[in-house]
Amino acid sequence: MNVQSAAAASGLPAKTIRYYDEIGLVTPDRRANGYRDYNDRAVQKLAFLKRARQLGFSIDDCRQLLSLYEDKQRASKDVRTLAQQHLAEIDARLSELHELRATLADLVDACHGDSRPDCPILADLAGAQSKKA
Amino acid sequence: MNVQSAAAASGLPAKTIRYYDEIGLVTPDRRANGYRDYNDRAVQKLAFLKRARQLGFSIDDCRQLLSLYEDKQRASKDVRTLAQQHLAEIDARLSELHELRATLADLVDACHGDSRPDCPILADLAGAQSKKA
DNA sequence: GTTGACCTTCTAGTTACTGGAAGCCTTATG
DNA sequence: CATAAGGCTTCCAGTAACTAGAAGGTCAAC
Repeated sequence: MNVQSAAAASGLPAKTIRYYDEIGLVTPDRRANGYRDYNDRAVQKLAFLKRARQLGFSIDDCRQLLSLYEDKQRASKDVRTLAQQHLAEIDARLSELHELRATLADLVDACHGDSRPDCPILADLAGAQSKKA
Repeated sequence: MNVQSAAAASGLPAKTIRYYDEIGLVTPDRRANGYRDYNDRAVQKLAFLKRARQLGFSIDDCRQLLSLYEDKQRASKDVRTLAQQHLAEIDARLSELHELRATLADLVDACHGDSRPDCPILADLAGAQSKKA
Protein backbone atom coordinates (compact mmCIF):
# COMPACT_ATOMS: atom_id res chain seq x y z
CA MET A 1 0.00 0.00 0.00
CA ASN A 2 1.58 3.29 -1.09
CA VAL A 3 1.46 6.61 0.75
CA GLN A 4 -1.65 7.91 -0.94
CA SER A 5 -3.62 4.78 -0.15
CA ALA A 6 -2.33 4.76 3.40
CA ALA A 7 -3.47 8.36 3.64
CA ALA A 8 -6.93 7.43 2.44
CA ALA A 9 -7.08 4.47 4.79
CA SER A 10 -5.82 6.28 7.87
CA GLY A 11 -7.34 9.70 7.32
CA LEU A 12 -3.98 11.44 7.60
CA PRO A 13 -2.47 13.62 4.84
CA ALA A 14 0.31 11.92 2.86
CA LYS A 15 2.71 14.68 3.91
CA THR A 16 2.04 13.93 7.53
CA ILE A 17 2.58 10.22 6.98
CA ARG A 18 5.95 10.90 5.38
CA TYR A 19 6.75 13.16 8.31
CA TYR A 20 5.88 10.38 10.75
CA ASP A 21 8.25 8.13 8.83
CA GLU A 22 10.97 10.78 8.97
CA ILE A 23 10.73 11.14 12.76
CA GLY A 24 10.57 7.38 13.16
CA LEU A 25 7.01 7.15 14.45
CA VAL A 26 5.78 4.76 11.78
CA THR A 27 8.43 3.34 9.48
CA PRO A 28 7.05 1.60 6.40
CA ASP A 29 8.66 -1.06 4.27
CA ARG A 30 10.19 0.07 0.99
CA ARG A 31 9.56 -1.44 -2.38
CA ALA A 32 12.32 -2.10 -4.90
CA ASN A 33 11.76 1.30 -6.48
CA GLY A 34 12.06 3.08 -3.16
CA TYR A 35 8.35 3.71 -2.69
CA ARG A 36 7.00 3.46 0.83
CA ASP A 37 4.91 0.37 1.43
CA TYR A 38 2.41 0.37 4.29
CA ASN A 39 0.91 -2.87 5.50
CA ASP A 40 -2.28 -3.18 7.54
CA ARG A 41 -0.43 -3.02 10.81
CA ALA A 42 1.24 0.25 9.81
CA VAL A 43 -2.06 1.70 8.68
CA GLN A 44 -3.56 0.77 12.04
CA LYS A 45 -0.77 2.63 13.74
CA LEU A 46 -1.40 5.67 11.56
CA ALA A 47 -5.08 5.60 12.44
CA PHE A 48 -4.10 5.23 16.07
CA LEU A 49 -1.91 8.30 15.74
CA LYS A 50 -4.62 10.30 14.07
CA ARG A 51 -6.99 9.62 16.92
CA ALA A 52 -4.40 10.29 19.62
CA ARG A 53 -3.36 13.56 18.01
CA GLN A 54 -6.99 14.62 17.73
CA LEU A 55 -7.32 13.99 21.44
CA GLY A 56 -4.50 16.43 21.97
CA PHE A 57 -1.66 14.03 22.77
CA SER A 58 1.70 15.43 21.73
CA ILE A 59 3.92 13.51 19.34
CA ASP A 60 6.03 12.56 22.31
CA ASP A 61 2.96 11.26 24.15
CA CYS A 62 2.06 9.39 21.00
CA ARG A 63 5.44 7.78 20.87
CA GLN A 64 4.91 6.46 24.36
CA LEU A 65 1.35 5.39 23.66
CA LEU A 66 2.47 3.64 20.52
CA SER A 67 5.09 1.66 22.36
CA LEU A 68 2.54 0.74 25.01
CA TYR A 69 0.18 -0.20 22.21
CA GLU A 70 2.89 -2.35 20.67
CA ASP A 71 3.87 -3.93 23.95
CA LYS A 72 1.66 -6.88 24.73
CA GLN A 73 2.87 -6.80 28.31
CA ARG A 74 2.04 -3.16 28.86
CA ALA A 75 0.24 -2.29 32.05
CA SER A 76 -3.11 -0.63 31.61
CA LYS A 77 -2.00 1.58 34.49
CA ASP A 78 0.74 3.18 32.42
CA VAL A 79 -1.71 4.19 29.75
CA ARG A 80 -4.14 5.49 32.30
CA THR A 81 -1.46 7.57 33.98
CA LEU A 82 -0.52 9.15 30.69
CA ALA A 83 -4.15 9.95 29.93
CA GLN A 84 -4.66 11.39 33.39
CA GLN A 85 -1.68 13.67 33.09
CA HIS A 86 -3.10 14.84 29.86
CA LEU A 87 -6.48 15.43 31.45
CA ALA A 88 -4.88 17.62 34.09
CA GLU A 89 -3.19 19.68 31.39
CA ILE A 90 -6.46 20.11 29.60
CA ASP A 91 -8.16 21.27 32.78
CA ALA A 92 -5.43 23.81 33.36
CA ARG A 93 -5.79 25.12 29.82
CA LEU A 94 -9.55 25.23 30.21
CA SER A 95 -9.48 27.35 33.33
CA GLU A 96 -6.93 29.71 31.81
CA LEU A 97 -9.05 30.06 28.75
CA HIS A 98 -12.20 30.64 30.83
CA GLU A 99 -10.48 33.41 32.73
CA LEU A 100 -9.18 34.97 29.58
CA ARG A 101 -12.63 34.83 28.06
CA ALA A 102 -14.22 36.54 31.05
CA THR A 103 -11.69 39.38 30.97
CA LEU A 104 -12.12 39.91 27.27
CA ALA A 105 -15.91 39.72 27.48
CA ASP A 106 -15.92 42.36 30.22
CA LEU A 107 -13.82 44.59 28.04
CA VAL A 108 -16.04 44.11 25.02
CA ASP A 109 -19.10 44.87 27.15
CA ALA A 110 -17.49 47.99 28.50
CA CYS A 111 -16.57 49.22 25.05
CA HIS A 112 -19.26 51.40 23.50
CA GLY A 113 -18.03 50.47 20.03
CA ASP A 114 -18.91 53.69 18.27
CA SER A 115 -16.60 56.05 16.45
CA ARG A 116 -15.30 58.03 19.37
CA PRO A 117 -11.63 57.43 20.05
CA ASP A 118 -12.19 56.68 23.72
CA CYS A 119 -11.85 52.92 24.19
CA PRO A 120 -11.80 50.93 27.45
CA ILE A 121 -10.13 47.98 25.75
CA LEU A 122 -7.08 49.98 24.78
CA ALA A 123 -7.12 51.69 28.14
CA ASP A 124 -7.02 48.34 29.88
CA LEU A 125 -4.33 47.00 27.61
CA ALA A 126 -2.29 50.09 28.33
CA GLY A 127 -2.32 49.16 31.97
CA ALA A 128 -5.15 51.16 33.52
CA GLN A 129 -6.93 49.36 36.32
CA SER A 130 -10.19 47.93 35.08
CA LYS A 131 -13.07 47.14 37.38
CA LYS A 132 -12.25 43.44 37.37
CA ALA A 133 -8.50 43.79 37.33
CA MET B 1 16.76 52.94 29.62
CA ASN B 2 18.56 49.78 28.48
CA VAL B 3 16.98 46.42 27.69
CA GLN B 4 17.28 44.99 31.15
CA SER B 5 15.58 47.98 32.74
CA ALA B 6 12.91 47.98 30.07
CA ALA B 7 12.40 44.31 30.86
CA ALA B 8 12.00 45.06 34.55
CA ALA B 9 9.66 47.97 33.82
CA SER B 10 7.48 46.14 31.29
CA GLY B 11 7.51 42.68 32.76
CA LEU B 12 8.75 41.09 29.53
CA PRO B 13 12.00 39.10 29.24
CA ALA B 14 14.85 41.00 27.63
CA LYS B 15 15.08 38.35 24.92
CA THR B 16 11.47 38.96 24.00
CA ILE B 17 12.00 42.70 23.88
CA ARG B 18 14.91 42.26 21.47
CA TYR B 19 12.72 39.99 19.43
CA TYR B 20 9.99 42.63 19.30
CA ASP B 21 12.60 45.06 18.06
CA GLU B 22 13.74 42.60 15.43
CA ILE B 23 10.24 42.13 14.04
CA GLY B 24 9.59 45.85 14.15
CA LEU B 25 6.93 45.84 16.87
CA VAL B 26 8.72 48.23 19.21
CA THR B 27 11.83 49.88 17.84
CA PRO B 28 13.97 51.59 20.45
CA ASP B 29 16.47 54.42 19.99
CA ARG B 30 20.11 53.45 19.94
CA ARG B 31 22.85 54.99 22.00
CA ALA B 32 26.28 55.86 20.59
CA ASN B 33 27.64 52.45 21.61
CA GLY B 34 24.82 50.62 19.87
CA TYR B 35 22.88 49.75 23.00
CA ARG B 36 19.10 49.86 22.76
CA ASP B 37 17.53 52.83 24.53
CA TYR B 38 13.89 52.60 25.60
CA ASN B 39 12.00 55.73 26.58
CA ASP B 40 8.81 55.78 28.63
CA ARG B 41 6.61 55.65 25.57
CA ALA B 42 8.37 52.53 24.34
CA VAL B 43 8.10 50.90 27.74
CA GLN B 44 4.37 51.67 27.73
CA LYS B 45 4.09 49.92 24.40
CA LEU B 46 5.95 46.92 25.76
CA ALA B 47 3.62 46.73 28.74
CA PHE B 48 0.70 47.07 26.34
CA LEU B 49 2.07 44.14 24.37
CA LYS B 50 2.57 42.03 27.44
CA ARG B 51 -1.04 42.48 28.43
CA ALA B 52 -2.38 41.90 24.92
CA ARG B 53 -0.29 38.73 24.51
CA GLN B 54 -1.50 37.47 27.88
CA LEU B 55 -5.04 37.95 26.65
CA GLY B 56 -4.19 35.69 23.77
CA PHE B 57 -3.88 38.22 20.96
CA SER B 58 -1.48 37.07 18.28
CA ILE B 59 1.53 39.16 17.36
CA ASP B 60 -0.35 40.17 14.25
CA ASP B 61 -3.36 41.22 16.30
CA CYS B 62 -0.98 43.13 18.53
CA ARG B 63 0.46 44.95 15.56
CA GLN B 64 -3.02 46.13 14.65
CA LEU B 65 -3.90 47.00 18.23
CA LEU B 66 -0.67 48.90 18.59
CA SER B 67 -1.37 50.99 15.53
CA LEU B 68 -4.89 51.67 16.78
CA TYR B 69 -3.39 52.55 20.13
CA GLU B 70 -0.99 54.90 18.41
CA ASP B 71 -3.65 56.46 16.22
CA LYS B 72 -5.44 59.24 18.01
CA GLN B 73 -8.21 59.10 15.44
CA ARG B 74 -8.84 55.39 15.85
CA ALA B 75 -12.45 54.30 16.08
CA SER B 76 -13.36 52.44 19.23
CA LYS B 77 -15.39 50.20 16.94
CA ASP B 78 -12.28 48.83 15.25
CA VAL B 79 -10.80 47.76 18.53
CA ARG B 80 -14.06 46.24 19.66
CA THR B 81 -14.37 44.26 16.43
CA LEU B 82 -10.89 42.85 16.88
CA ALA B 83 -11.66 41.86 20.46
CA GLN B 84 -14.93 40.27 19.45
CA GLN B 85 -13.31 38.19 16.74
CA HIS B 86 -10.89 37.05 19.33
CA LEU B 87 -13.69 36.18 21.73
CA ALA B 88 -15.30 34.00 19.09
CA GLU B 89 -12.03 32.15 18.57
CA ILE B 90 -11.71 31.59 22.28
CA ASP B 91 -15.23 30.20 22.45
CA ALA B 92 -14.47 27.81 19.62
CA ARG B 93 -11.33 26.62 21.35
CA LEU B 94 -13.21 26.26 24.62
CA SER B 95 -15.87 24.01 23.17
CA GLU B 96 -13.30 21.89 21.38
CA LEU B 97 -11.36 21.53 24.57
CA HIS B 98 -14.51 20.66 26.53
CA GLU B 99 -15.36 17.94 24.08
CA LEU B 100 -11.85 16.57 24.14
CA ARG B 101 -11.90 16.57 27.91
CA ALA B 102 -15.17 14.66 28.04
CA THR B 103 -13.87 11.98 25.68
CA LEU B 104 -10.66 11.57 27.58
CA ALA B 105 -12.40 11.53 30.96
CA ASP B 106 -14.74 8.78 29.74
CA LEU B 107 -11.76 6.76 28.66
CA VAL B 108 -9.95 7.23 31.94
CA ASP B 109 -13.11 6.23 33.82
CA ALA B 110 -13.47 3.13 31.70
CA CYS B 111 -9.87 2.10 32.25
CA HIS B 112 -9.43 -0.18 35.25
CA GLY B 113 -5.85 0.99 35.60
CA ASP B 114 -4.41 -2.19 36.99
CA SER B 115 -1.66 -4.34 35.56
CA ARG B 116 -3.70 -6.37 33.11
CA PRO B 117 -2.85 -5.58 29.50
CA ASP B 118 -6.47 -4.98 28.52
CA CYS B 119 -6.95 -1.22 28.17
CA PRO B 120 -10.02 0.62 26.83
CA ILE B 121 -7.96 3.73 26.13
CA LEU B 122 -5.70 1.95 23.69
CA ALA B 123 -8.69 0.10 22.27
CA ASP B 124 -10.42 3.38 21.57
CA LEU B 125 -7.33 4.96 20.12
CA ALA B 126 -6.95 1.97 17.87
CA GLY B 127 -10.33 2.73 16.41
CA ALA B 128 -12.74 0.47 18.26
CA GLN B 129 -16.16 1.98 18.81
CA SER B 130 -16.42 3.23 22.35
CA LYS B 131 -19.76 3.63 24.10
CA LYS B 132 -19.72 7.40 23.60
CA ALA B 133 -18.21 7.39 20.14
C1' DG C 1 44.30 46.07 34.36
C1' DT C 2 41.28 42.92 35.06
C1' DT C 3 37.04 41.08 36.75
C1' DG C 4 32.16 40.81 36.20
C1' DA C 5 28.08 42.20 34.41
C1' DC C 6 26.15 44.27 30.98
C1' DC C 7 25.36 44.77 25.84
C1' DT C 8 25.49 43.40 20.78
C1' DT C 9 24.57 40.04 16.74
C1' DC C 10 24.05 35.54 14.89
C1' DT C 11 22.74 30.74 14.66
C1' DA C 12 19.98 27.13 15.81
C1' DG C 13 16.31 24.75 18.25
C1' DT C 14 11.46 24.34 19.64
C1' DT C 15 6.19 21.86 17.68
C1' DA C 16 4.08 19.48 14.16
C1' DC C 17 3.62 19.92 10.30
C1' DT C 18 2.86 22.25 5.26
C1' DG C 19 4.15 23.94 0.63
C1' DG C 20 6.95 23.78 -3.13
C1' DA C 21 10.74 22.48 -6.24
C1' DA C 22 13.60 19.13 -8.79
C1' DG C 23 13.62 14.89 -10.50
C1' DC C 24 12.61 9.69 -10.92
C1' DC C 25 8.80 5.93 -11.83
C1' DT C 26 4.61 4.06 -13.85
C1' DT C 27 0.80 3.75 -16.76
C1' DA C 28 -2.03 5.03 -20.62
C1' DT C 29 -2.54 6.75 -25.10
C1' DG C 30 -1.50 8.11 -29.99
C1' DC D 1 8.24 4.80 -29.39
C1' DA D 2 7.27 9.32 -27.53
C1' DT D 3 5.02 11.68 -24.37
C1' DA D 4 1.88 13.32 -21.00
C1' DA D 5 -0.36 12.78 -16.56
C1' DG D 6 0.02 11.45 -12.31
C1' DG D 7 2.28 8.97 -8.91
C1' DC D 8 6.54 8.81 -5.99
C1' DT D 9 11.11 10.39 -3.92
C1' DT D 10 14.13 13.89 -1.35
C1' DC D 11 15.32 18.26 0.34
C1' DC D 12 14.68 23.16 1.54
C1' DA D 13 12.08 26.68 3.55
C1' DG D 14 8.42 28.59 6.18
C1' DT D 15 4.97 28.76 9.96
C1' DA D 16 4.40 31.25 15.61
C1' DA D 17 6.75 33.31 18.99
C1' DC D 18 10.05 32.98 21.09
C1' DT D 19 14.37 30.77 23.76
C1' DA D 20 19.18 29.13 24.39
C1' DG D 21 23.71 29.74 23.62
C1' DA D 22 28.02 31.40 21.57
C1' DA D 23 31.39 34.97 20.23
C1' DG D 24 32.70 39.23 21.14
C1' DG D 25 32.26 44.53 22.38
C1' DT D 26 31.49 47.92 26.50
C1' DC D 27 31.41 49.78 30.95
C1' DA D 28 31.97 50.61 36.01
C1' DA D 29 34.44 49.30 39.92
C1' DC D 30 38.38 47.87 42.53
